Amino acid sequence: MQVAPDLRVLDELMRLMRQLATAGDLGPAAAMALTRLVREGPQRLTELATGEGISQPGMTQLVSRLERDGLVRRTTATGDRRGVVVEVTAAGADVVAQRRAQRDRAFHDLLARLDPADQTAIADALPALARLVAARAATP
Amino acid sequence: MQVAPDLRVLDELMRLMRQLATAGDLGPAAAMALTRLVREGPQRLTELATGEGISQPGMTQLVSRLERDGLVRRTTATGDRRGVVVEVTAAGADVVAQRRAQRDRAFHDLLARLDPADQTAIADALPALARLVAARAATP
DNA sequence: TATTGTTATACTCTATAACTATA
DNA sequence: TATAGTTATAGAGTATAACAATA
Repeated sequence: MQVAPDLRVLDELMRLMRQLATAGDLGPAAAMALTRLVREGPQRLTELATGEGISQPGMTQLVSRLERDGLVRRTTATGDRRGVVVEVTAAGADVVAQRRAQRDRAFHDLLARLDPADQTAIADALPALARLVAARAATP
Repeated sequence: MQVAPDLRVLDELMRLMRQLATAGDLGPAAAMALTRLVREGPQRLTELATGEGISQPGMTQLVSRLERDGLVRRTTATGDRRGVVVEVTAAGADVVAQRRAQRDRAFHDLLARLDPADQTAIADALPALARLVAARAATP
């Protein structure tokens, strides 16, 4: 069995990740939801709330703010007039692309300052972390 | 030069980390500040605000909420009666210890479900990530 | 009756501007 | 005058409870 790793570094990493992308002046919740809509395409409001792990009323308000800022659009679901489908606008997609470029560039610049061994260690860990996250999703 | 790693996994990792510790029913900002006070000891309100990367008024309010909940205590700085020193109470230290134990246990359980190679990759990346975060702090 | 979404209300978290007390 | 902190105000982000519309 391995020694328990010191996870405090992950707190600092989270703070760092939040600061690397600033385009569109989005808060973390807005950025995450918008990114999901770009990645997964238009979807029901409830589906989006579940995916982001927030309540349905919380998502109603988040979508309202995004809509007010012109980043998403609400449409009525075909076949069920209760349903709301949320989709990204061109402006929204643009903001996501800019933020992703900002973050990739900033992260790359930080990586470049490390030893090659550290760079490799981090690159190798990302797929493993993806499987860790997936393991969590598999057992809610 | 390395290929740009896919950083989207770090978004999911952040969401995961927030959910692993629930003791004391603290929000993220309260948990981070309290943890810093345990790790670094009593300190000036301004110092705490700078360390956490939030404004002085923001920290005044955060400390007020923590004080209301009995997790920290305000004292007057010796030698400068304008200054406020914030320190953790026994209850506050207890909550931090419980949260850390919760998170370590949950993370360990998730790790245990991965291949040994993935476990090693993650353990090896943590010190490298610590240096990445330090590189950021070195150039504000 | 059950599902989808919104509205109402409250709390955390954060910022900027204006203020108070001390140095 | 400059520094340390607080108060006032506003907005994002989140929750639960109550409601409306549709299925």
